[in-house]
Amino acid sequence: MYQELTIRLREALASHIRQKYGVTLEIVLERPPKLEMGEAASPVCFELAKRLKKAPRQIAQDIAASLAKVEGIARVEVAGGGYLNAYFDRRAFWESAQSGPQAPTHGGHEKIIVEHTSINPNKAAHIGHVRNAVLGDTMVRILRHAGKRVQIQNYIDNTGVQVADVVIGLLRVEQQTVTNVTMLAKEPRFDYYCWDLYAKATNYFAENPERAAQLRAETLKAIEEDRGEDAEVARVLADAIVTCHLQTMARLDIHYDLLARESEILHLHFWDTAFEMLKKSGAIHLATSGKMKGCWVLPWEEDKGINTEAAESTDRKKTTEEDDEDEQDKIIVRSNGTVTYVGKDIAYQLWKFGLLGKDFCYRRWPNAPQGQTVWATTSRKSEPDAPHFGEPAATVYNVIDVRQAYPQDVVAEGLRRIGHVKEAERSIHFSYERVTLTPRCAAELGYQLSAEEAKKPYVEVSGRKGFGVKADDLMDKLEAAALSEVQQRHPEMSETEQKRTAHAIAVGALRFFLLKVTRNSIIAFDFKDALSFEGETGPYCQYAVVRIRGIRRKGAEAATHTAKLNSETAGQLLSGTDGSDLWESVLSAGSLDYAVDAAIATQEPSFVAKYAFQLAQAFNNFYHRHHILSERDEQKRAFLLQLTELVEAQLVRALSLLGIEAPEKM
RNA sequence: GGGGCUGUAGCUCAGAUGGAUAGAGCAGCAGUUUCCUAAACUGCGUGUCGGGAGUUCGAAUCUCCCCAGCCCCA
Repeated sequence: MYQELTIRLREALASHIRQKYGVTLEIVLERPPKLEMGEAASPVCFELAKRLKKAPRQIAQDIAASLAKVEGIARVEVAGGGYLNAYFDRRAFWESAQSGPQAPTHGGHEKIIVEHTSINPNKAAHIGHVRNAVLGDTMVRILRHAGKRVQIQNYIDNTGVQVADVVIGLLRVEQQTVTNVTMLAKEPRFDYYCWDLYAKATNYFAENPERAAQLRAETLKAIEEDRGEDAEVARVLADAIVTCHLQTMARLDIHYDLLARESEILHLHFWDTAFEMLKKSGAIHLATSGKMKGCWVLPWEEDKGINTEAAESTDRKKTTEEDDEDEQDKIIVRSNGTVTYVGKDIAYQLWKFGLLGKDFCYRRWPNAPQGQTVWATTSRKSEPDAPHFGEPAATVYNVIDVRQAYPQDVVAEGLRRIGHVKEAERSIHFSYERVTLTPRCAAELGYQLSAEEAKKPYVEVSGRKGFGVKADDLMDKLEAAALSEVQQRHPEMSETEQKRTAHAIAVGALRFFLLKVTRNSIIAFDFKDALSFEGETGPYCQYAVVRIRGIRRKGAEAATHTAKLNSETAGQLLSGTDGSDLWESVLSAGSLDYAVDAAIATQEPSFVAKYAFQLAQAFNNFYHRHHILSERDEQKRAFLLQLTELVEAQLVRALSLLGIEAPEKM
């Protein structure tokens, strides 16, 4: 609702200013700090003052006096040094809120790919992986809400070093047979077993560095070429772990359309095709001297500006001059002929945009979580009813942590140099900071802190060392904590119901915890904060919904409120200073679209989390000020009830965008 | 050496596109329950917005320099 009004106001102001002063400018609207200052404000007169050489306040007065009425806006006033403050027509806003949300208009039919999760399939998922998945999944929900067509991909690096390390751990360190591994992989917590084994293998490598290097190279080669025991174990391992990850993420209501696997990128020779494109376009060249001699490199300038043409010309000059010691070029193919993962990423990214001229084959993933269909790439024949995953995307979001910023830039640069400038620009590195642990939390996990580490605000997690908070452990803890609360409050509930409620609370707590901060804020994880159900948390928001549902249940039982609200009364109740606390809730409920637009514009899902909290807070305020069911005035009671229903609908909607479900009771 | 991120209340963080008196949560203290669930609500804050200079009507936000911490590249 909110956005419709601001769009209208923006257009009205823009055209008015164009006519009156012959100036075309974009109208900036902001939300005033206080409700008394209206619902939307523009500082545009300050900008105009510069151009017209007149006092901003005078201009504001002229505009306010001459601006034609804008539908839905009661009045525009001048404030401060020259602000234009718009006051909404509260009754009209209320009425349009009653008609529910309209279908998104700005959707478009372009396909968007969001790649997220992408955990190496060699160990259990940890809290850092969960942040990735939750961010990606939430962005998907927000984009879909805005009418976009989104496809979710999870990249599976099933032929990489990390998998190779655990293969070595299984076959060489633990001396397992292929048959044994196949059995082990069917055990329930195989990902936990591998978590420990990965750490064990890492230790083994540290003790035997030469042997390790050799083993790694051999194993990796065998896996890539898909031959022998190593390859078979790698396949069993990766497939089983992927299945574990799917289950872990399903607990958080996170799902995927397609598992894109590196093995197919190799076997279907995606890289070879990409390599040819890169060579043909001159994007990469063979270094003939210097320390990169024999490597295929992509020329790179760190300080390259926005002007790509200028950057390109200097780069060309550089390639002819030959490499000096400070050469920053990025190696794509090593001198031994192996391709770096950035190279493979370029091929994958080209495919996402439909630029590779090749496609995968697709089959159903055999062990998808219950009731779901997940597709995976294959090099054999596609199943006949496979969706058309190869359809080119218009925009690609890659949810990858911030440490990959440079490689992600290289991928985009690769596309740009092949000539796909538009696609390079639409390759979005949706980056986020790491999840670390507070020293206290690390200590709780039995980790011996060095004196240096204890002083720092946080400690780095490490999958390699087997150090971190596993996703399933955390969910177990959250569910247990929530369950004990639910049991206390609702002994009358069935056990299944209690568990289902506890689960919803656990998901709410965890997802909100990860979403309330901005992406580039490092999260120092602590059980105390994550297990909190009070204050700015998911459960706080869920609780507001539960309260509303309680009122509705009770109201339905009493079955007394039948008075039909007339909109005259609604307008009166919302008017003036007395109506302002009610208006605050109405306005907040009607502002979901504002939060969604901001989240998309800034690629920052935390806007929606902040919104949900703010709406829940507005409702709790309202709840304490007005006793709804005992309200004597029938019209007012009808209004209050309708308002709670509006808040419920919007809050439930906002929470669903965050992947959080509101239970009936809690 | 080069590139990037961060620095806001005791703690954890919001402050998108420069704007009005810089805000939340937590922790702490004091209150609120015959009444729709107290996972809630009310009250209590002297903040060098890391420091300095600049840009302008106006800077936590933009530019430059410096300080501190972290990350990335070879």
